[in-house]
Amino acid sequence: MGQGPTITTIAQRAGVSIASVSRVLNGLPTRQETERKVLAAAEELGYVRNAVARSLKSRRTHQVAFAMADVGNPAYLAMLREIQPVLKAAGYRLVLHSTDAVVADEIEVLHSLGERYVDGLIMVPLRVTEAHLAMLASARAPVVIIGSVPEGTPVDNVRADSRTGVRLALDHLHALGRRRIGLVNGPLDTVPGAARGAAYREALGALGLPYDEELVEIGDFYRAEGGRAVATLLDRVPDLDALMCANDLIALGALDVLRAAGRRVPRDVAVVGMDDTDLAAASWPSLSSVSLGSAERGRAAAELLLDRLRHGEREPRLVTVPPHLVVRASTGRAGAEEPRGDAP
Amino acid sequence: MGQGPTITTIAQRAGVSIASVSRVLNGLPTRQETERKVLAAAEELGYVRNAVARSLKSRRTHQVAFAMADVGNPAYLAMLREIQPVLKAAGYRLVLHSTDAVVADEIEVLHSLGERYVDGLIMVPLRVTEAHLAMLASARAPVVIIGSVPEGTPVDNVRADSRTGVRLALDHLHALGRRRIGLVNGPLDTVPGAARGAAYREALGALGLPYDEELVEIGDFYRAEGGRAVATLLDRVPDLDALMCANDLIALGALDVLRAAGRRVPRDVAVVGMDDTDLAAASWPSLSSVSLGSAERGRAAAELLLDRLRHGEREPRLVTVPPHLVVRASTGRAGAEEPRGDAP
DNA sequence: TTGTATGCGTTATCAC
DNA sequence: GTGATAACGCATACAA
Repeated sequence: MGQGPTITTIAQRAGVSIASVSRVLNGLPTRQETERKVLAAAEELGYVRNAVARSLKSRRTHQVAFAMADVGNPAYLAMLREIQPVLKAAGYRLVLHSTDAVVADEIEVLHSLGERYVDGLIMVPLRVTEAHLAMLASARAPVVIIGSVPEGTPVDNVRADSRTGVRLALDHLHALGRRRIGLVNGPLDTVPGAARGAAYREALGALGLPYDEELVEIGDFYRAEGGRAVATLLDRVPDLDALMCANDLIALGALDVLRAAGRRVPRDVAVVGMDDTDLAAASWPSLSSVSLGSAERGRAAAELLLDRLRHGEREPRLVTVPPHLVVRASTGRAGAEEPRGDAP
Repeated sequence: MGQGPTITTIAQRAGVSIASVSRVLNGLPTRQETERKVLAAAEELGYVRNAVARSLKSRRTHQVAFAMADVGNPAYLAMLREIQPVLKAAGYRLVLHSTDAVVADEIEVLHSLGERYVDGLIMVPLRVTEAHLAMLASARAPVVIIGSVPEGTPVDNVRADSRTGVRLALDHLHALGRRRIGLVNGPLDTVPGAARGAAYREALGALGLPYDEELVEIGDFYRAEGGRAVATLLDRVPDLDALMCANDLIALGALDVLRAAGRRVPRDVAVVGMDDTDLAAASWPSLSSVSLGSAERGRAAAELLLDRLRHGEREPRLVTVPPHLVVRASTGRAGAEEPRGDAP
């Protein structure tokens, strides 16, 4: 774990100048003999290029940051799984930032772009505040936002279409004959929370169903709190016959609570989740879920960023990924699920 | 997205030397007046310290790498979730490497330590080859290995105790009266595969049960292939009454296949997974699983690395995290699980 | 083709 | 306390 050889070390060993060493190492034209000596010396010394010095000179770090609220959330994880190989293939390392949904942390990540330790950033902000927009306007490196930013913001933008997504779910529930469809949402001041809340209201309207405040309950985006929200909702609206949950974790919480309350799924209450994570397929009953294309969004974001890094300035782009509904047992397609356990 | 101000820019603006700027920025003693001018100029210009130049000078990047086979694997994810905040709190960024279980990629990661873009590395190798050991012996930065390395390898080492873990599971199954206990394992040339295979054999011996080759089937560590392995095993050993699976994904595959085969879980076949991931709690029947302490191992690894980064050279340390068994419905504690769905 | 010298942005060591 | 100036390791314009 010593100091490690530099091009100076090699130059001495090979009896040439550091310039020649650098040239050989970069494949620039050199005499055979020089090349041989340099490569031999480099090999003997176990030379490895210093990425930091190289970055300082070249002004490129070959690193890209990915910032999201929480690595534990399967939706972000799905993005990460797509982003990582795309960047790796292009020769970029991935720096991971977990902001714990703290706005100040997100701002700090944007600010830190000024430190130039990455060439670009992919961010999934939970909220987009004025502070975000101000930082984005003066960002010191290319940024791709997964989420929605106002038109004119100078960043590439990848959006889900949760409006259509919620619509798909509600159409499905309506077609199954459900009329008292509750919404279990996350905080309304988050991007997904606001979008899903508005979409729910709109989709009800399109179906000719009344919007009833009582049917909406707000918690956060996690299983335990989601379950609590469902419990509250069940107390208030006993004749509920379906639940639209703002993500799969909330939906799992809903299954917990419905079971505890003796409500059968889907016979008494049909449940739809959102994000179509791995958990949806593993749960019982398996969970119908609206896929918002997390993986596709991740890939699109990575590709937009790489394009920007390769081609420099250009007009900001907007990519919208279409959603689709994955129907499983929790909305009760007959025969969709066989019994798997033999618990009483 | 322009060039961005440097200390030189600030020095000009404030009418002082770059040395003074640097001093102020680093909190070294300066005259009030100088400090004021410098800070004012820095503020106006929106100065942010260049991390690359700083790293070149200081020989510290404040970055740490975490390398594992696959971000999608919940066990690695559990480690990541613990490692990330520990590093963040200590002022380190996290660089993520996904090696797809390719040995050459792991070696490459070790090699790349020579580039000095990180101060240290936490790695979860799937196999530990001679090449690994050679690279570890000459690693250019502190390394913590999660897994097992031979004594004398100059790295900190965090181990799970899968031997005890498998023993816990088999004791449990034995206590439930199961005697034909199959093993569904991953490749034997991987660290976990080899360890779990040996532990299974040993635990059977301790219970006075014969080791029967027919009861062992090898696949990989994923759900689909795990299911296929189980199918093969069921064909070969129809009177099987329990399955020890080398991880939760395999166990989920087992549940799939058992259901399709009309075997009830746990009545006909009890199933135990390993790693105790989120999926275990979400599945149906919920999955009994041996926790090997992924989260604890992640945290221990991060803390070992930080300690090493802070205190420099010292004797390599070994930390072993004890396992525990989480009993759920798939091993049929009566009443452990209520019916949650109403599928036929 | 090769070597010398300069700069990338900081920090740190000197004299003053 | 402050200002020149020298590294850190590499790439490159320019001179030889």
